[in-house]
Amino acid sequence: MVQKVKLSTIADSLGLSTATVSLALRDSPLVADATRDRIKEQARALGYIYNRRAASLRTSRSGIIGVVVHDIMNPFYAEILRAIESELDRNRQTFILSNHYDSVEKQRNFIETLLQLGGDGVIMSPAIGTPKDDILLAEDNNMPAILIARTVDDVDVPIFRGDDAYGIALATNHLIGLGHRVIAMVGGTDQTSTGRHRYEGYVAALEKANIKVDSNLRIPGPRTKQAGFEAAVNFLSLPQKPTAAVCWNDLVAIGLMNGIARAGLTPGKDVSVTGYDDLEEASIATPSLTTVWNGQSEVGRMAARALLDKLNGSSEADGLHLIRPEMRIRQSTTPLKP
Amino acid sequence: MVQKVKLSTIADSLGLSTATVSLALRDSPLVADATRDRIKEQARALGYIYNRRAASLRTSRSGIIGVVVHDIMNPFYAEILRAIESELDRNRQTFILSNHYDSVEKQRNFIETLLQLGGDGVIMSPAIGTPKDDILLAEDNNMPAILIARTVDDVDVPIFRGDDAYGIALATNHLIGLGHRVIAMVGGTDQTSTGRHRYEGYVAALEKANIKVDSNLRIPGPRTKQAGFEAAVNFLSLPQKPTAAVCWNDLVAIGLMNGIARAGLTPGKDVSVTGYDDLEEASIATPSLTTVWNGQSEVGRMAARALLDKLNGSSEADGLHLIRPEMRIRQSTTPLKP
DNA sequence: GACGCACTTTAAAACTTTTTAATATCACTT
DNA sequence: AAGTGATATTAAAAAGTTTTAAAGTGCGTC
Repeated sequence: MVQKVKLSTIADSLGLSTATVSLALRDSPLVADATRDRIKEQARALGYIYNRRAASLRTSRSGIIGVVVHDIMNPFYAEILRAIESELDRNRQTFILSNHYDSVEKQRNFIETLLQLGGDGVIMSPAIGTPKDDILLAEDNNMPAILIARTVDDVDVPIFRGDDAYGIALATNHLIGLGHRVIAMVGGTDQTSTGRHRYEGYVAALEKANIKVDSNLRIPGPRTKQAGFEAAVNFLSLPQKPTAAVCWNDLVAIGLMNGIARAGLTPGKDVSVTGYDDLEEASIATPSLTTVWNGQSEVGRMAARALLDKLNGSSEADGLHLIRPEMRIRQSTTPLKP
Repeated sequence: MVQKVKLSTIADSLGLSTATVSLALRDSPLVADATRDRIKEQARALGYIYNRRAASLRTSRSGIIGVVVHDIMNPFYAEILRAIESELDRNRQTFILSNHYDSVEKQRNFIETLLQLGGDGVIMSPAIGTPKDDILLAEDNNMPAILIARTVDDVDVPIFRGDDAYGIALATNHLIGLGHRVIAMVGGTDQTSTGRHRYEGYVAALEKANIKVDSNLRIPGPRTKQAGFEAAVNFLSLPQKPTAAVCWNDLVAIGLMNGIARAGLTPGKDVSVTGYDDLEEASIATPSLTTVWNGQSEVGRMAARALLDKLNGSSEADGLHLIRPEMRIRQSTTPLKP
């Protein structure tokens, strides 16, 4: 269907040209104030709707920014997204959200769709195994990419993430400081850069304290509450009898605590548990969760800012930007019982 | 910047017209098979990217569908969104997501943006106080709207939601059946249609059992875990000493249970608690949560289906479609202690 | 009254695709 | 050799906006 009211409808009704109307609606100084007001009033009266597709055909700026992460319903990403949303909103950009569920193909489809729509840029937490080429697909077609939370090797774009090795070391050191010596690491995978960094941080902290690293204490798994819950069985039946667990994130930690409680033990007393991320939930869990704040809001805000700056031609923020995590000590960790 | 590779680039390189190329890429039977293959191969080789904005200018179908809910990070909506996503994905539609956080203005902005982008349709869980006109704004501009979870009065569009009155009555009856007589209702607001329906269901169940309704047992509040947690103090200090709580949703219920535990009581033993929605979390909470399944996945799937059907000109599904909730009995509710 | 100057407005091209009437091609038939 | 019919391809217009060189206007100056 053709558009009901278009520039020319307004122009005709006022005896002006579409050029004037276009300029007026964009607040161009080329149009006299009185004319502009008359035009805007008429546009409102007629119920005019700006046709962005026609405009972007001419301008090659669509005002669309794509954001793709593993799972938008995961509270970790949710907090990042909220920060991105508020930054983009402020700059009148529309954002298109998508999950890739770690499917490289789904992610590539998204990038392609975004290109077709003329997306101005993309912020992504790349799927496991993302090839360099998929990032380049965006970049080569003039759609700058910004990476968050995860890294892709050999790719020259801005990356914003928490310092995982440092953060996990914080948690591990905290437990070591409480006297724990048999500390398991629960949840997550080593297939992501994040996973490797975290494992490194855990190992480094143990080694610094002269504790032998036992790879059987690594219980990988999905990064969900459900997975943490299910991991409890495994955790409790380890022959090494761990007294503490460093969990991949708060979700896994809360799941694990639930699982431990279900088995009749008291998390925080019988077993110390740390989370990661400091989600809102961490403070209201029972017991409240000792965790590591991972700077989600900072990551989101800075990534959005960097993209907007890039679009406006200002500073290039290429390269890695690490946000420094902070310890949040609560009740789920206690000194080792003698 | 102008597009690197466009239809004419392909056409020129093969000595054909853009018309042929366009037809070929759309798999039109007007183009000979051999020509089509040659064209497609060349398109791939040149790295052609389809320009949807130019196309939609001509076709007035953008392939974009908007979805706006209160808060996409709320697991209740998250489950609906997942269902919508999978249905739309299957039909190669891009969807744009937004939160309105119950701001009518933010919601209207979203509708306007969607119109500007030429959105094909919109699925919305309307913000509190949404005026009829905002829905009509979409409809009048040829962008059909579908409502989920909440209702707007006097508006003639398809609505999909759970039967709240029936569902809450299920929960209330369950508690009454266990012997409870002083039953509080925790969380939520009466400003939404949902809120009113649920309160009606609660009242109706009590009255049917000849229990006097005491409006002081209604503790309204936000629909979050945090709010449930904080409501515990209020709940426990009510002079009527309620022995059970019907909660607005699972989040409030889990928060409330955490709050009750923090106060030294045992939820499920000392106080029975029901949730609503049956989120994944409900079954792994401790104690596991008795709740009401609210058909989120059905709501999402059916709403997406209805929109797609409408876009394809088939059946009109105007009017209210109620999904019937089901009881899920777990450990957070137990018979009243004598 | 010709000219310069500042300020507004316009005409026309451009952006890339789809659509459709018209033309071209070819193999057959008579 | 001309005509027919089927199939394949093209030319040109259309969608609604932005851009920019050019034209128009009004006013003061010499």
